[in-house]
This record gives sequence, C-alpha cells and structure tokens, in this order.
Amino acid sequence: MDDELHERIRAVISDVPAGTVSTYGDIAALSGAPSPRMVGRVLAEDGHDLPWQRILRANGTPAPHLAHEQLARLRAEGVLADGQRVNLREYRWRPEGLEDKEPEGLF
DNA sequence: GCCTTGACGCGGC
DNA sequence: CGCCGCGCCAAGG
Repeated sequence: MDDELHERIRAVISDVPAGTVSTYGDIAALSGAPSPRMVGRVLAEDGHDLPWQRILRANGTPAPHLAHEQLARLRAEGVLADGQRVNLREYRWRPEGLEDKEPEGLF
C-alpha cells in the first residue's frame, strides 16, 4: 500500500476537531483514498494514536465492535448520540479550505 | 493468481 | 426499521 496515501489519510483524520465528527467517506474523499474501506483499514492497523472516535459511518452510527467505547469518548467531548446514532447534520465537521482538496460540492 | 476478509457506501424492496 | 445485493480495494492465505 502507498505510504504517501496512508499518511495523508492519517493527517486528515487528525485534523478533525474535538467536538465534531466525520465519516469514512468524507475522509476518503478529502485524503484522496480510492475507497472508504482504506480509511477503515488504516484506522484498524495504525489508528491507535488518532482521534478515531470521531470517524463514523455514513449514517452516523459508529463501528459495531467499538460502538460503546466510541460513543463514550464522543460523549466526553460533547458529541451526544441518539442511541447508537449521532446526528451528522449537527456534528459533522466542515473542513476549512476544501476548495483545494475536494473535487467539488460534496455537501 | 484466485479467494476471502473487512472500523464502508448506496440504492432497492 | 431490516435484509440483500453490488461496488469498492488492499492484505493475507
């Protein structure tokens, strides 16, 4: 796998501010990953030192096996979940300068 | 080089 | 809500 891309994915994730969340799809788009799966792969292998709790699935639900821990961490930084689901429209992170990273309107 | 596995996504029913 | 299928792509067997 391309180390360059690997680092870019990590960089984008670490840019997500506390109190906000993002999705695998967004991270993939912003980092240039070919597929959202790559984001999950990077987190699974090399995400221990990243704010992984801020990355949710497209529908606002967290990763199944870590759901409990993830939601607890988010709650601790002010992100409240409605059961298993976080309201993305309220907490989703909006990148600062997305003109230079993003192809076009993704929102 | 084929097959299986995932921290995934999306449209259909 | 839930279940299903299909697309996606790198890693490991």
